Amino acid sequence: MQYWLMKSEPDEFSFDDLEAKGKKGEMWDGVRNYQARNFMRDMRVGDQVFFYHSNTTPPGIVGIAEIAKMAYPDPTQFDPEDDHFDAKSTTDNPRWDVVDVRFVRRFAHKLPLSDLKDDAALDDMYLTRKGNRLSVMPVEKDEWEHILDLSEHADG
DNA sequence: GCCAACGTTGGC
DNA sequence: GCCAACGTTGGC
Repeated sequence: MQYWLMKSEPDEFSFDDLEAKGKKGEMWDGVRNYQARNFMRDMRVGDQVFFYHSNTTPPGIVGIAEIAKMAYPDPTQFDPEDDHFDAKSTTDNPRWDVVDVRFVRRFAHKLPLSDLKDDAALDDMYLTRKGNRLSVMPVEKDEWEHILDLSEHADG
């Protein structure tokens, strides 16, 4: 099993929205970055995911989700009406994939990005590296466990 | 609202 | 294949 972190702007799709979707979860559409897509193709059902809220005050991890369905073609890339339409993608050779993600549990408190940045044990995380803009990224097992530990002590 | 960082596009 | 221009992300 692997660990991941996925970012969402709560104005677009929040952790509350995911919880409301229940066991079936929700399709994680709209990823248009090759590196993020490649990570999604490595995801397996049951992999654990930190759910991160970006463009909020403060940004941070709000809880845990899990992969409910492996990668498959993103239907929004074929829809000319959709913001994520990609004219260069074909059904024969789709460029973009989605996975399904479902709610697992909420942290008692949001764990803010500043706490993660301040922690030397997390210096090598994708998330805390300067200039990182990936919306989907892997998390190492030791980082995962360290963050879980932090989440029990955060007061954000 | 600003801007640094980064990915993509397209002219050459 | 280089690289300038442009668009986007996302913290602050």
